[in-house]
Amino acid sequence: MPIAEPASDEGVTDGRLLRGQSTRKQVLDAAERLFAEFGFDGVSIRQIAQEATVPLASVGFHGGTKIELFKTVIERRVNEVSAARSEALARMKARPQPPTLHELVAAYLGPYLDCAVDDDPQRRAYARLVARMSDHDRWYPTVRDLYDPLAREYLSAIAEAGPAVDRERLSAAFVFSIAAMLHLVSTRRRIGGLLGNENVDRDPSIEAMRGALIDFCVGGIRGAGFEQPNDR
Amino acid sequence: MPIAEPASDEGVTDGRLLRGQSTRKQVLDAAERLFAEFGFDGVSIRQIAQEATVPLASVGFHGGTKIELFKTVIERRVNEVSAARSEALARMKARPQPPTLHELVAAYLGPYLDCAVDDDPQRRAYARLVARMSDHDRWYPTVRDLYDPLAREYLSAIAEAGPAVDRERLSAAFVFSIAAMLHLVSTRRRIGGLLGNENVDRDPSIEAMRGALIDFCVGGIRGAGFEQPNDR
DNA sequence: GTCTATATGTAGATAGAC
DNA sequence: GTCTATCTACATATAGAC
Repeated sequence: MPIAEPASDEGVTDGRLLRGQSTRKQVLDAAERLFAEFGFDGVSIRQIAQEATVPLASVGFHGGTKIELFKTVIERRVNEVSAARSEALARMKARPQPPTLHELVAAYLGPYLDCAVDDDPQRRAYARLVARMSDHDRWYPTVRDLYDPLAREYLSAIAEAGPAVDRERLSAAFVFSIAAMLHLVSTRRRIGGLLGNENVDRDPSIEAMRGALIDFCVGGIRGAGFEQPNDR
Repeated sequence: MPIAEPASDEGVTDGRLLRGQSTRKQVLDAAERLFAEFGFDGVSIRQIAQEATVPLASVGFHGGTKIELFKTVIERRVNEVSAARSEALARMKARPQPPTLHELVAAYLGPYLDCAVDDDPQRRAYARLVARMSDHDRWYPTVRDLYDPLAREYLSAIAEAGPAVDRERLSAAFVFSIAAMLHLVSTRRRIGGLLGNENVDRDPSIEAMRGALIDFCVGGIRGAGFEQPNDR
């Protein structure tokens, strides 16, 4: 099963390669949008071909099997988020003062939220796609390989900045924070729904909830320690 | 499309009705297990029939269309969780002392976590199924109808017991708490993975993480208010 | 209520002409 | 690199004999 690599630069600009690159991008973009909205099993390769306005066979040619296409879409942008997180962590570590818990949480959640509210709808689709796959054991091996190494670095930094607590509870609190972040990107409908806005279609925006999310996660990580009394 | 109702009591115990009830239960149980593990789009009616060891047509007869079957499975147990939550809230309200935030969070999360660790694997499957569908706008109308009315009552009680904060932030904090709860039931792999236990298959149990989850949510809801400084 | 048989459409994947 | 045509398997759903 031949999967097209990013067309090799043979010094050729004869239109074939250019068209190939363009088709490949159309396929990956369409897959990104559809997987984000309907999930892996909710999308057919035929739908992707139609969305990309390319023939069915082009999806297979540029994307390989369905599962290979999915992983390619996920991997394509991973560095856009990870680079921002990594640089922010490096900057904080290079300072004289150690980073605070609030700074660390904001630095980890921020780049992903930025992606989720980007002007480019294609990047927004990627954020929703990541949210959609992060809840299932099925995709954990992929999530682990792509996102866990950097998450471990943040966890270590949080352990120094956060409350005294055993490592497993802290890891859980960090994962709960990520779950809240992903949920916010997946859907805001319930936040409005619980307020009685069911008939209204205006859900709160991600941007409006960013501060609430970060404060929630910081408070939660603090709460996972033993600093505050468990009131009764 | 005829969907079998819970067999009417015509004073008959001639074996047909008994067998029908048994077949119906087998179909719903098999659907519950498979939907929980693979999601709505990841399961075929043929798989359900095979898992239930009934002929293909029996699934349609007892469950209707695929989507009707899914909703039936969801609705079947909703009261098992909601009744426990509702009774706990009523007990707290009947007391002289008002409930604390910690009590309210524990009372809301507890019955669902109990379901997720029940001795009956069928109830555990239900808990995972609920976790799996709660992240997607697609199923929000169903979630809203079944779970939001009681969640609103809890939100009101939390508003009285929790920090002074605008209602939308508080609703967000409660929804984040629910997201963390659902994530814990969906998967614990990442909690262990971030600790470097990747090669180990032993993830922390839900029961072991129950306290960490509740403390995280209580701290998070407090943090969503303005009680604690945002350190810098 | 049960179950075989089947109607009707779609799935993922690829061969082979251009 | 593109795209038509097609292979094989599987999907949902139901008719109709028992």
